[in-house]
Amino acid sequence: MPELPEVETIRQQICSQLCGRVVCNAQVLRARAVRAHESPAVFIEAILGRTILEVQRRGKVILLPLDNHTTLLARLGMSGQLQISSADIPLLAHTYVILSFDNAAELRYIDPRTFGQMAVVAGHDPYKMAELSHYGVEPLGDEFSAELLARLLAGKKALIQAVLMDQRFVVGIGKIYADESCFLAGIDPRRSAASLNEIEVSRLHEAIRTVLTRAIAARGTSGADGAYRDAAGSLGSFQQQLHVYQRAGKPCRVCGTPIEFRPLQGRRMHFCPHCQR
DNA sequence: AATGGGGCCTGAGAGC
DNA sequence: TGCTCTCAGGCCCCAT
Repeated sequence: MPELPEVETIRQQICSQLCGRVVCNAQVLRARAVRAHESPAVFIEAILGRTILEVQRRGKVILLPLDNHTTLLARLGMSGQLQISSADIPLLAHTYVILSFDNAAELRYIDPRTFGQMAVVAGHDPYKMAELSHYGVEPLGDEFSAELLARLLAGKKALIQAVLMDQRFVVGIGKIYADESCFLAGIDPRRSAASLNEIEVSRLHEAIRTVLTRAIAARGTSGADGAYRDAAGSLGSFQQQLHVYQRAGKPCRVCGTPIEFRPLQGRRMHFCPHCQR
């Protein structure tokens, strides 16, 4: 499932291919993929003939600002992929949106579970868009400090894992990187957010940035159920560095204790019972 | 206001 | 072999 590192990998790949390109054809093969619009025709009308100015990311969302002060948003949800392809390559199953460009390339949106979607929205500034108005801080940005994380966690009874995954506070973190960040910080993810002391918050802050940075360098995680592929159709490699996520029952890479996988309050979390307190 | 739970959706894998 | 069931989980909506 694409989280910040996967989306950032895709952003970097499609940026060089799409910046300055004109959308000369658009097809919607499944209406649900553009469900924010009244109909696929409305989406196509909004995108056709537009030039893509750049390729940005906010949290787990890819933004393609267009030349008429609108922006094409792509949310990948659970199983979404964006691939750059030449027109003569056969479509993958579950390809639901195809944008063709003036250089014969295509941007294809593929999404078996259709939790994701594409939409054209007003404006260029992601921090002013109604669609993203509830989004919190970018964890790799300068604004994300240990002090800010402490304020976000303060007074919250919810589990740490739940707060980290809540896009209203910190964006871009899902199950993989919430579990991995807690491991690296040595913190039991079953604790409440408010229970962390200053030193633990500082460790967690550092861990989040380290895990996300390493995962981007590894071009994302393609887990066991991971349909995740990058814009060229290649797998990521961060699954080789995972410590806890999807490693239930396997020995901890640090201490050898079997990794636990437990449901708690409707959430399932992976952790090392020895390394995380 | 904060929190919890349900629904969306389909493919993979388990169990019979 | 082939069916049914369960699980995966981001995000939105609603209830408490």
